[in-house]
Formats: sequence, C-alpha cells, structure tokens
Amino acid sequence: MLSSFKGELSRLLAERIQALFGVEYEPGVEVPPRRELGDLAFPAALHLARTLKRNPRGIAEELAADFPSPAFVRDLRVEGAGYLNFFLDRSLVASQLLSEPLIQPDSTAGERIVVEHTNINPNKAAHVGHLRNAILGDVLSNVLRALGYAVEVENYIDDTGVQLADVVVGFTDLRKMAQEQVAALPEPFDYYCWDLYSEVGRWYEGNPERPELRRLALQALGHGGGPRAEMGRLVSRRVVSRHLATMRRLGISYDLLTHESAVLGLDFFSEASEQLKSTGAVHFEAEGKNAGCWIMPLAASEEFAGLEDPDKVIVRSDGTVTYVGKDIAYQLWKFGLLDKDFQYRFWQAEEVWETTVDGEPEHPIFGKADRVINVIDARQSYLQKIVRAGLEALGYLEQANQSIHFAYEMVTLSPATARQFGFLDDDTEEEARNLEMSGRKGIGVKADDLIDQLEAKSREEISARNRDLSPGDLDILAHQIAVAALRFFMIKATTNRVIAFDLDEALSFEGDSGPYLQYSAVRALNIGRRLGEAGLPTQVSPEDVAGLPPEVWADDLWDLVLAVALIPQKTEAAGGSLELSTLARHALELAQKFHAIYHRHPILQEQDVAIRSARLATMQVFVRGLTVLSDLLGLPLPDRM
RNA sequence: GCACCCGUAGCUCAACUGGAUAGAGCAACGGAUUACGGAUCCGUAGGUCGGGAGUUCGAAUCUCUCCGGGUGCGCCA
Repeated sequence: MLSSFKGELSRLLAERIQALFGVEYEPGVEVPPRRELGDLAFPAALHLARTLKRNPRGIAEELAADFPSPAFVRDLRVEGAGYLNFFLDRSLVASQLLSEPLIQPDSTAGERIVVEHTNINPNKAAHVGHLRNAILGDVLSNVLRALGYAVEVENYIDDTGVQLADVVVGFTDLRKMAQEQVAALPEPFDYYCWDLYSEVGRWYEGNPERPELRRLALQALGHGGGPRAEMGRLVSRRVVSRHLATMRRLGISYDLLTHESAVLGLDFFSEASEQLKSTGAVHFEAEGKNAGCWIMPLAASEEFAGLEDPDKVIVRSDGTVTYVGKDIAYQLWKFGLLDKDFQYRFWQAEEVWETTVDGEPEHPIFGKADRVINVIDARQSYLQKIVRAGLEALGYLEQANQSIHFAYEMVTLSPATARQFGFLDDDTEEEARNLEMSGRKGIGVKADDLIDQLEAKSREEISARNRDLSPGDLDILAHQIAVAALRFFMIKATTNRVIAFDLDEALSFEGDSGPYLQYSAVRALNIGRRLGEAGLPTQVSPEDVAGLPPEVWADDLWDLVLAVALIPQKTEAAGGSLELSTLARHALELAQKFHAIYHRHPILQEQDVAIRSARLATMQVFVRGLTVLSDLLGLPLPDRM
C-alpha cells in the first residue's frame, strides 16, 4: 500500500537531508492539488528554508539532484516554491491496493481505550443532539479499533439525578399513578416521558411546595429505597431500553452500561475521597462562603487563570458528593486506579453488560484503560478540565494526560425547522435565530421521529425507481439509506461547529449525502453484473494490473486510485486528531471522482483490453476503498437502490 | 468581567494544521447521441477569507486589536 512507498521515500529523504545539511528532519508528505504536479509532494525544503537561511527552491534542487529513486518512482521534480514532487508507477500502486488489506492495524497499538458516549438521561426520548454524540462516539470506536486499539464502549446512565427525579415526581405526585399503571403504559414510553418531563417543569412553577417533592424523589433515588426509588428504577429501565433500541436502529451498541446508582451504591467516592484528602488535593474549608465543604483549589493550574472563584466544591457541607466528585471517582475507576470494582450483570433482553451492586461472578474485565476518551459536548469543557485537574492533583500525571475530552459543539434547531415543529411563532421572523434544544422545555426533534421520516422518504424514492421490489426488501433498503443519510449528516460536520439542524437539509439525498455515496457503490456493482451478463471478465487480478502499460492510466483514473491509497493515512490522522469529518469528506471525494469517471470512461463497450482492465481495476480499487470507509463511518452499502 | 468556539460564494460548509490558481453541496442559468441506472455528470455565474495592523520566502490559517454571533464560569447534573 501507499504508506510503504511513502515511508520508503521519507526515509531516503531524511538520510539525504542529514548527509547534505547535517540536519535531523522528519519529512511530512502532501498530495499536490493537481496531478500534473506529481503524486506525492514533500515540502521539506520549504520547512528547512528558515533554519538553513536559504532559498527553498535552491534547497529542493540540491535534494533532487542524484536522488536515489527506488523502482516505483517514475519521475522526480521540483515544483512551486520548492516542493519535491514524486511521480509513482501507477500500475504498481493499483496492483498493491488490490492485493493487500488497506488498513493494517499497528502491531504496537494494543493499548486499551475506554470510549464513553451517548450518556442520555434516562427520563425522556433521545433527540437529534444525542444522535450527534452517539454517532461521533461510534465512528471514533470504529476508527480506533481499525487502528489496532482494544476499545471498550461505555454508556453512562445517570439513574440517580434530578432529571429522572422530575419524571418520578410526574408519575407519583402529578399523575398519581401506581407502579403497575406505569409499567402498563404502551410504547413509546420515552415519548410519554418526554411530554411528562416538560409538564412537570411547568407544574413546579409558582408552587413552592412542589419542588420539595423533587428533593424527596432525588433522595429516594440516591438511597435506593422506597416506592419513589422503585418508580425511578422502572422508569429508567424502560427509557434506557428505548434508547438502546433507537441506537440499534443506527447500528450503535455498547460493551457496558455504567449506572450512577452503582457508583453511589458501592460508595466509589469514599475510596477516591481517601486519596484526595491524603494527597492534599482537597481540603476542608472552615470558614468563608464554602465553610463546611471539602474543596479542590484550582488557582495553581494556569488553565483556570482568571477564574472568579478558584475553588471547586467536591463535598458539600451536608456531606453529599457533588457531580464533579463522582466524576473524578468514576474516571479513576476507568483507569483502574480505584481499589474497588463494580459488580456486573448481563442484561439478557438487551444483550449488554451493565454495572450493579450485586452481580454475577463471571464477567469480562472492564475498565483498566490506558486512555479514556469522553465524548461530551463542548459546554462541559470546564467540568472535564476539573476532572482532569483532579487526577493531576492526585499525582496521576500520565492518566491526566490520557484523559481526553472529545468535545463537539451542540445541535440547535434551524429557525425553519423550529417553526415547523411549532417551537417558534410564525410571526417572529425578525428573531430568526437558531433555537437551542431543551429536554426540560420539550424543545427538540426526537431521534426516532427523524429516523422514521428518513425511512419514509427513502421508501418513497426507492419504490418510484424499483417497481419489482418485495415489501421486505423495500424495508431493508429504506432503512439502509436512512441510516446512511443520518450518519453521514452528523459526521460530515467538523466537531467545533454548531449544527443548526434543518429537517429539509437532513432529508436531502443529493450532493454531499450518505445516499450519494451509496449510489456510487450501487453503480459499481451494476457494472460488475452487466459485465458478467455480457460474458466479459468481472475482475482483474493484481498480477494483470501490475503488468498494464503506463499509458492506460488516464489522470482521472489514477487520481481515484491515489485517493484510495491515502485512506490509511487519513484514518490515522482522524484517530489522532479526533476530527472524524475528514473521513466523511474523503469518502465523498472518492464517490465524486468515481461518478465523474463513470460518465467519462465506460467499461462495458470499451474494446481495448488493456484500457478496459485499467478502468475495471480502478473500479475495484474504488469499491475496496469505499467499503473500508463505509465500515468506519457505519454506512451500510445496499446492492441496489 | 474571564475563558472557549464561530465569522470564507445568495445559503450550508471545506481548505491536508503556515504552502501551489481558496474548493464542494444546495439554490440560479445552460447542456449530457434512445450509452454500465439522471439519487448522476459537464459547463456558466457567483470571493475585499468580518475590519485593521503585525510576524516571513509565503497568512483564510500564527500574534495583537477592534466588530458581530454562540457557549461556559453553582454546595445543579
């Protein structure tokens, strides 16, 4: 594959730089914007210009002169401001792409990584904001696994928090329903809770005694006893079950559900607390506004410079632990730094392990990670920093360093979509700003509603094109297309940009969309089928490809081959930078190139065998590349559409 | 007040982390021989990269400073 070519050239270049200039330099590689310029570009001379105080072009020319080019290099030129550009043997590269696996896991990568994502409060239906989290987390896990890491996916369930408490109040105090009645409510249960949750919010307003009910419920959830706690368990159970079903529709699953009730029930914090107190990371505050609390000072860390209040409360004056305190304890567990462990039980119906206080003796090993990646939206950056600072204060510098907050910006609703759903008045158009979603206010587009709409839309499109499809096949295809549309929509956005969710945009199946990618794959399959029907070979062997004369590789064919060759590099970069959108864009680029070639270079009626072989080989390379990327992105590839 | 994110074509966004002529998709306009499926392709038009200054061979990208928008900074989670 290309990375071996690339590695070879980098090595040769580094040696040459060392020999000529006596400088240690690790060359980076780029792909020139146009193929006439070359296939691989080394900007080494540009970078060396400063240290050597010399004209970059002059340096490049010196490097190029008598360069010991290996056999797979056809030509070497100095271009632009001082790029060292290599032209490769096209047949050789294409042949290798067909004979070797595209991404080979790094054998040194066997590191354990915990990826936490989804983390939806178990008190209401999932909305599109949650989908961004889950899809990013899922793609990240795929990428890391492909790179050779041992990945454990965790989904944290806050089953002792205020959000759940409010819905418990809604059932027991507002609706005055018994447990059996709640258990008997028909699906979709999470939709019912969605409405109830915002109703409770309104019910509290102006009635000082009602929020007191929340305190009662919260207390019950924390201690795990009494009818309110029972109700909490029931609601949480049913809602989580729905969330898992929603995510399953998108191909997303988990290795472990971690329950906050287990963190509390097993008293993880007391263990963490010992560590925090004995190392002096937290101390007791005798006076001032935090009198009676255990606090963690943040002033020492320059990350928190300029903070109004440089102290963070970890234990409240009533002895209860704050959210941050729990999170630090949980983070310690993930790294295996806590002497305690969870108990585990396998949830048969959902086929997933979960944490409990009293579990099964036999279970897989969880936690004990070398690296922890928390997929949490950017609004929680401050808290994630504090958790990290906590590990630092405890002296776990390595683990603090490996505590990674995968931050992404939130999803809001576009004015048009907000209006469509009745969250904005039609006449307030001068205030046409994006609307933040809010579970509390019931503002948001539910995940299942969106998937349903996507499926309906694709079903309509498919049935108009394929009259002969059975209802069963129609369902499968409609689902595959809907999943691709949704997942691609979420991944193509760069993480640090707010997505203003617009329904019409999400339902668009043209241009840069998941279905566009799928369509390119379907076309490639069709060519193979038609070749078979015409009695022509449907495949070219890597050996035959290696022997093709150079002139059969038109620039646009070669351009696509080269783009496929870059997939390993792109995947590594995405895993390292946590910018997954680059993979979506690269997949799109492949599909665009393929579609263009499809029109310009017909295969079926091409008489020249060598040219037909090159085109066919390009198609095979494309299918390989697109399949790899689709697997990473979780986009199903249908066989027709 | 302090911190983080965003500002690029009419709209939604890219630009390989300082590189080559700033690119895509929508929308608009014009085209693609009864051609491997038109969810496609080709073309036209569309830009003071928010403003200004600085750093250097070279800036959409780095620094400073304004302007505009978003978010965060609890003994909530």
